[in-house]
Amino acid sequence: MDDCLLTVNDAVADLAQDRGRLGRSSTAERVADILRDRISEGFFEPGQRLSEEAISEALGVSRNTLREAFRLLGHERLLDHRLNRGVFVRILSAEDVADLYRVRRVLEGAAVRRAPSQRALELIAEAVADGERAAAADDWRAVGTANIRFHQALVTANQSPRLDEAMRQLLAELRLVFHVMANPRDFHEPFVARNRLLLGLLRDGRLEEAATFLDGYLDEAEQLLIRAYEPNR
Amino acid sequence: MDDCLLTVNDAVADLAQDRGRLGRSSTAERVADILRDRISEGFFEPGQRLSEEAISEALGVSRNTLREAFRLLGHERLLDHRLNRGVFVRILSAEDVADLYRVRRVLEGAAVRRAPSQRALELIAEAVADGERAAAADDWRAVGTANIRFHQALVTANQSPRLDEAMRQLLAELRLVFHVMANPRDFHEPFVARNRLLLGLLRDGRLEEAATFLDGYLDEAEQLLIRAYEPNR
DNA sequence: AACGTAAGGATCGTTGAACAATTCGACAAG
DNA sequence: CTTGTCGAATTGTTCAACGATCCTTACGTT
Repeated sequence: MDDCLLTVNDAVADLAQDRGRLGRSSTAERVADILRDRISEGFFEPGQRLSEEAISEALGVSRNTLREAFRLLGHERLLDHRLNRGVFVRILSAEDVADLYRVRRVLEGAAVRRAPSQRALELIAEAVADGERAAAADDWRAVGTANIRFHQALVTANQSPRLDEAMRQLLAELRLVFHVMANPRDFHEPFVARNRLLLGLLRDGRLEEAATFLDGYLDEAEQLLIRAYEPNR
Repeated sequence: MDDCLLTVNDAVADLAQDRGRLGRSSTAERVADILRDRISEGFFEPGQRLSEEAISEALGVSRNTLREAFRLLGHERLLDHRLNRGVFVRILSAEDVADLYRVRRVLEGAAVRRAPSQRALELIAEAVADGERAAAADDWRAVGTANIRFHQALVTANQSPRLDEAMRQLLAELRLVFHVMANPRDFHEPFVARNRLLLGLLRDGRLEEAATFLDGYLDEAEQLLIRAYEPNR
């Protein structure tokens, strides 16, 4: 009887993980989810104005609800809210991109310098493998998302929910500018092998080497991005 | 005539700096400012429910506008928004506090490992001096705010607007729990001298020493806070 | 005593309409 | 070419209303 209770308790404890999904469904948040997806897939282009009337009608929600969704995305820096002028899909300046990479160096650098947990290593390894598979299949869009998962997984080594969340937001913001890459292959290909290499360094516990390697990695990614981006401002 | 035009253009260019102040005043944001202040000064206590009806009436704004303000503060993690139940002043768990200090170690640690700019050193030195003055005057509340300014200034060494903003939010969140300290002196006093010490290490360029010193510093602050906090959960 | 159900009240979620405030472009006057 | 002025379009904000959800209380069942 005792062990029976124990397993029940264990099952109940597992359930607690799903608690997050419970409350999470107001109309405004669902609208925000939709818009976030549309923005990160490039359906809405940076600089484009999002009309309250048009979108509220298209989605079948009231203007007030839509405005709540706009607020949410504004706080995620995906939308630019200009008073009395409306909301616009954010346009990142070159300075913004530089700042995003500064933050990445801090977040990912700190993660790499920590001994990553077994669980973190698994997540990282998965992302590496996915990227390699996608590259072999010439699916460079998939390589991009695998790459994002790779860096997100890196940050989980910090064991901090808040840093995970910050990284999620940061990557969403970066997606705003990924679309300027005319040829995604040129941007993603160089990093497939490096991800594998970095994973190796982490597994071997060569953390300082991993950190310097990562710095160079991020420097180059930033350069590539800025070069492709700067011209059309 | 040419140089006349030049100076006019220069003056106009300077004006562009103030552009930020223009759009920054919707009613919802001003309401959010008020509530944020009230929360961080402890007027609203953690766990307290903020009634839409009562507050919208008290502030003379509509429920819709107030809800927009609530969303803003929810995103800053100062309010807890539970669907169909209302918004509550956030209650930080001990795990939250631990996470906040994890983030601080990353943000402040990265800042310290960088050679801080002259400007950053000045800001840090000012905060140190303010803290010492306030301590001499037995004004422990002022010591607390000076201490916050000290750590905020530390992070500016990262030269990243986004990290500055993240630190601002983090400290606002931490203020939610500072109020549990019955005796602010016990909490702030030990750190006045350490701030001075850390400043010295930074000035001398002994960055690695500064980093390890800071880690110990944050460990102890976290311990003090958790010990005072854990009992009354 | 523990649990399921039901009813009522309070509060939130969302809507639709309305009006004021603001922006923006066009066009005329200097 | 610059400077007013006007009007259309859009946003900012308010208000009232109704359905949905949650909490409490009470009641009855097992």
